[in-house]
Amino acid sequence: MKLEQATIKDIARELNVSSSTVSRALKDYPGISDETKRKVKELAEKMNYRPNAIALSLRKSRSFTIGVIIPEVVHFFFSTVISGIEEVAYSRGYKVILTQTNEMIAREKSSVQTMMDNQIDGILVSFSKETTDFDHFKNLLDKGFPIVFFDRIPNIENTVNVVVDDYSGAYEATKHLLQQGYRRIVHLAGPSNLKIAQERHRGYRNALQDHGIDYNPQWVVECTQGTDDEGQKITAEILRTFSETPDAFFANNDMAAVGAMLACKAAGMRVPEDIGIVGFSNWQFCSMIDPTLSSVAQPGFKMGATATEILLDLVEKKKSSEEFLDSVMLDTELLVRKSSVR
Amino acid sequence: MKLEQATIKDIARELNVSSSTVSRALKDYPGISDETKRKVKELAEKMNYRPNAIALSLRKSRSFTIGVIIPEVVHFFFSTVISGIEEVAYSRGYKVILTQTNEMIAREKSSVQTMMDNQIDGILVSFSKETTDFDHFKNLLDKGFPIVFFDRIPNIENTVNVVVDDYSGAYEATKHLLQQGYRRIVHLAGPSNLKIAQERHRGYRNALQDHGIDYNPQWVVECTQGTDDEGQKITAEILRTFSETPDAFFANNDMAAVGAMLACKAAGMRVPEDIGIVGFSNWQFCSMIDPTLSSVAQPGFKMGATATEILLDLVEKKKSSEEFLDSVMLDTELLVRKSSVR
DNA sequence: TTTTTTTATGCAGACGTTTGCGGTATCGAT
DNA sequence: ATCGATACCGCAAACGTCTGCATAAAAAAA
Repeated sequence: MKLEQATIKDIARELNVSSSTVSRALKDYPGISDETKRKVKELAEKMNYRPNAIALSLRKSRSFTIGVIIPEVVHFFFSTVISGIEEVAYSRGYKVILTQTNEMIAREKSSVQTMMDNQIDGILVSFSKETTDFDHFKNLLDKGFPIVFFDRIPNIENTVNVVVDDYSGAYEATKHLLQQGYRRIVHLAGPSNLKIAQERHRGYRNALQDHGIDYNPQWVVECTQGTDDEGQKITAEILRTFSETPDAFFANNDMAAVGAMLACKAAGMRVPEDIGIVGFSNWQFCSMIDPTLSSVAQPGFKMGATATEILLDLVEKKKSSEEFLDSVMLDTELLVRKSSVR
Repeated sequence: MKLEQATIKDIARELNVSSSTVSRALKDYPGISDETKRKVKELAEKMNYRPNAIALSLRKSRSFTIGVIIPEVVHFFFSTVISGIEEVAYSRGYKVILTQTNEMIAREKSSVQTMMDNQIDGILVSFSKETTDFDHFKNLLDKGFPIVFFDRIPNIENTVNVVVDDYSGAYEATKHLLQQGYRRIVHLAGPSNLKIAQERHRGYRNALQDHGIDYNPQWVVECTQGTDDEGQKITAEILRTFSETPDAFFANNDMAAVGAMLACKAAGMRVPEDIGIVGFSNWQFCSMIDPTLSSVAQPGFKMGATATEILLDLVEKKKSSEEFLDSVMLDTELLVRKSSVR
């Protein structure tokens, strides 16, 4: 698409000076007379001149663009993260190129490649559930390329990570259920290869133990999908087969929690009287369902914003990655609603 | 960031041939001996050569990138649209650069500019609520630059638009309420400068008239924000002040519908017995709240996918924009749930 | 052998910028 | 009059790729 945008050369030709002069005049370099500067700037304005970002990228080997790799766009938490990313990137003059992996490592790899081909300045990534081997990131990290991991972080050395405090979120949620008198708490867990799921699991477990309740691994059921359908099926199954009926569910995410709630209602149980339920992520619908769902809020926007600030500081070498090698951890907040208060 | 990626020049030097030869060999141009091609390709493979997309963009005046301008990322409908866009773009070898305007026209304009500076191949836009003047798009359209509008479409000539059939969605929703015996139906409308809001309003109005009910403009209340809070406040106000109490709400969006539902419950009314409610967009929570909320489903993913297919066909000149000047309209579907069935 | 054709490659310039290094006036000082 | 300074400005190369044109060598035709 040729849009015949005015270039520095056009201005130079018109004014009978060289492109170097125009370039310098536009940027107020020393050694250009005020008169020339004035004329150049006037004409540039008049011709609606805008620097060609592509040419700049080629020249400078950088693009003022960051890449975002995310499992799924249609996910409340991630969409808030994206929003935070976009906000900070925009305000600092960067563009955002976005890809979703749909949880497939093949797409993750090819996206990284494409981004590198485009001289991207840095990337923000929350990897796919399939990703267990991190060579495609390790390569870049070794060369000092700026990468910030958020939410889902890898198990390798020297990475810069931004996470929410999943552990204490889960701990608080479980503690809250215990304080409300629930004793037989099932944990609907996430995929066990994800650190966030591990942390939440650990929070659940420690809270139980700290309150003198035996931890029973059979009461931890993995929900790999994290959909309400899955949560519903699994919960129904649990209610049908467990010899001892649970009196509470702490779910790895809100969708699963809703599924559990629906299954419990369908089984004729009352929430919160018979069953307490707490979810994770604080999706918008938590305050809209009946009973309203208690949930652990993750600061998605803040996570996106923080990760981006850090990434751009690395890109611009305002800071070095050593300063961030301990994961940056953002506070979670347990929002107690009706589903867990009897 | 210098990542010393191998370039065509490196290959050329190593093999003692010119860069032209390497370039041609890699692309199987005629006039290169099989022997040379083999050697070039082998070395390219070995050196992990990847063409520099930026250099290509500069050379070809195009970037294999499309821009997406959207009011808000954190919005269920838009996130599904983005997903559809990303999916199609990826499969056709394009990158997506994303910006949200937060409903501000200033950001919309600056984003368009930035994208143009980056030799973007085309843009997909759903403009902000503030946007009433379309010069920043008109300019580009006049030069034949590919733009596809989706969801929110402008009131100017010769644009390519992808919309959902808001009119019949609203018509069906209203008809459904009437068939259920509701008679005093309030419409919680959207911002009247948005065509989608106008269309939904028109569907509501025509359905009433076709069923012999007088249309009363006072029963149409504008919700500019489209949040549940706003819906709740406005509904409470309506219940308090209207001399004749409504028996149903048809809302321009689900958030407002939920607000209405909460306000009605708070006022001691039963849904659906005393009040029928239908929303618009079919957010995920519709099936999770109590009672489940009837809503008009918009095919967001499909809209994103369709708009992108069309845009890329324009970019690649497989089709001309004349072929799409009538808006492409995607079907909506009324999903009847409990909130509107007595 | 000479000429023509074919085959295989290289040169150079372009895309739009930036920037190190020189170059040419101009001017004041010697 | 000569010499340095100083102030302005241009040349050219570079970023990595593509491509029209020329060219050289080899093969085929005369």
